[in-house]
Amino acid sequence: MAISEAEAVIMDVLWREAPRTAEDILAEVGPAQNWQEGTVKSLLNRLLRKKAVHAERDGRRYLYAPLLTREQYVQQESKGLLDRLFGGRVAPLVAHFSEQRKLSKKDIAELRKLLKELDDEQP
Amino acid sequence: MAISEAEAVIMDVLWREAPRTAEDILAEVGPAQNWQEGTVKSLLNRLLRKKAVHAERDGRRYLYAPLLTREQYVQQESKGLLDRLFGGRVAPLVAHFSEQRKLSKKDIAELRKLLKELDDEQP
DNA sequence: TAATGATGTTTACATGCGTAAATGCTCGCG
DNA sequence: CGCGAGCATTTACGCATGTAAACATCATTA
Repeated sequence: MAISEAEAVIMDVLWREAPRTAEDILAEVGPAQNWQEGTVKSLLNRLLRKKAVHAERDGRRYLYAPLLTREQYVQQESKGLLDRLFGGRVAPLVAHFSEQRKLSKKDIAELRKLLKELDDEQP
Repeated sequence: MAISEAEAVIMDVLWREAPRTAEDILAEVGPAQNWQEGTVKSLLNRLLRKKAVHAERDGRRYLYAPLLTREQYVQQESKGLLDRLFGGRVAPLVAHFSEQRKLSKKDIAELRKLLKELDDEQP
């Protein structure tokens, strides 16, 4: 089962720092997201069921930590999109953003650097 | 309201060629997707409600054509992912695929070409 | 010890999605 | 003219999601 968008918000908090209590998570995510305590608890439980996080008892509360890594998640998500929209190839995706003028100077510079590194890697 | 994945399959058919009848669409998509007639009709109706396609009567049947363009759709989808996963910036995304060794020779060549074109464009 | 507060667990409910069956409408044929 | 074939529209149903209220549990304190 896939991680939903709301669930991913919780994961994000845990990826930034873990383990964390539900209270911590609520504090960090509640205001921005306008979520109540119950909402966060529910999401945590669904993530537990999906084996995406692990909970360890710590006295009266639980400490939650991610099981699914951010890398894994990003991998799944971006591969899905890439396959669906760009035939699984990266260049067309970048071309798309390029056409939309969505490449910043910084992006371009970094891309250039990246390509150079690839050059050096396998001469 | 967003276009769902199943709906996007229908859009894909219409983007390839339009206008088309429901029958055409079923013929093209049914076998691969294992969808019945009713399924395609439902999806078409949801797309109508979402104003993503337009239907024009043609005798006893309808001809369906996309209103939402593929460009618009790709734009929405990829921007969503980019924002959620890579802080809205393209370079980190490419770096991600690079780390995963998901850049083909061809990708690299095309990226290089793309960057060169950007160079020439604004000297 | 009984009430209170802190936590977690269960249940709920509206909405959207995937999938399709049931129903409705209309045109041409017998 | 009434009927069936061909389409479209409505309704259905189970499951995921977003959001949260209700309920359960247990330690602490009055």
